[in-house]
Amino acid sequence: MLIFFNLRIRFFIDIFAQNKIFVMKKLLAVIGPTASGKTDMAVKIAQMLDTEIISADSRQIFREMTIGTAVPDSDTLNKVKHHFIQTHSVADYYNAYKYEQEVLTLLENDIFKRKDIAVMCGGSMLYVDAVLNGIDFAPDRDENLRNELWRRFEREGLEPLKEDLKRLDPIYYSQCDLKNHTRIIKALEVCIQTGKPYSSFRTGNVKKRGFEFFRIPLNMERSFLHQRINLRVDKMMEDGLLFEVKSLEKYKTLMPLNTVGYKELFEYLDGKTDLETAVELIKRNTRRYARKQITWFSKEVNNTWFNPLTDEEKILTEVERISKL
RNA sequence: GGGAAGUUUCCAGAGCGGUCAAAUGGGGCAGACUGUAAAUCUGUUGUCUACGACUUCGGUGGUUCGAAUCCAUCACUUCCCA
Repeated sequence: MLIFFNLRIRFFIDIFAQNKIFVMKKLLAVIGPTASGKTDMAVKIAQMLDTEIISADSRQIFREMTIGTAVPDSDTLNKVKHHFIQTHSVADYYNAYKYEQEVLTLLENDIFKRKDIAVMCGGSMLYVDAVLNGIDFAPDRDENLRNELWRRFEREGLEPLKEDLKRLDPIYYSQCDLKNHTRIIKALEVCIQTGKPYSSFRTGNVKKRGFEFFRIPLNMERSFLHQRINLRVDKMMEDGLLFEVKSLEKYKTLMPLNTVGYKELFEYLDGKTDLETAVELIKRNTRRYARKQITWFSKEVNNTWFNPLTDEEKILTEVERISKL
């Protein structure tokens, strides 16, 4: 009976699809570690599909940062319309939940009104995840409360904060990483600010989307990726990264500036290291970031990747296939 | 030519007779992850037939029940005086 019912549903969906009465919109997510060639590949894909790109990059979203975040050059931006590139300010509070909301609004109210398929491109793991799977609502941050908690942490250490969390939210206390002060503080922040346990906001539910999504995971041999990272960092320095960083000194305590390529050069400007060391650190930290991305994405992708340098045809064929589903 | 110091596991660098497969840091590798995530945190890092065994601390030879640790010698490195 149940099978029969399912078949009937299936049948109607097929009819709709064939007649183009009902077509599920699609989102193609080009993901992968930094410097793996996502931008170029996404542009090729978007051109082929005649559509637009949604950037999923938690740093390229800031208008004050350009060189160090490897924002696509104007030529590239002119080829295909990009969204969420340098649209926000480092001075404003932003997070993955806001990003999710903004992207969904843009897709539903704009892009999917005009196109059947869109391309997302970026390596910010949590941002990609927020769009594809959803992220729970959490209240906006209360700056004063946050500062107060951080001061307390610096003064008294983690233990008293842990005790508070245990009292205010025993459920989250039992689940969270008790060595990670950032998480403890965040949870306390929400508990105190809302009067409700942090865990009550954390459903962990995967949200249902009104579109289908597909991942195009890009990666290459580790040592080769490292070479590309090194070259790119050198190029950034040639392009004047140091000047950009210097111009952002007034923002240096803000979270968005706690970014590879910026934090190391602030250290240099403060006289804590020499320039050569700072540049080496940028390379190292970029390598680590890439490794972290690979770890995160490989779970979602079952550790199967496309190499953009050798598999371009394969990728485009796959994209074509998906677009015709 | 004379004198001083040194050579330790991927690197730096402790260890100075047994509790040493060897502190600590860095790097590497692996992992966690619901919020300013390019952040933050954790594990691991001689080999293996892996609650045990085996081979390591410049080379060689000694002393000792026992050496990375003491002695001799060779090699190399650095520094100081000429």
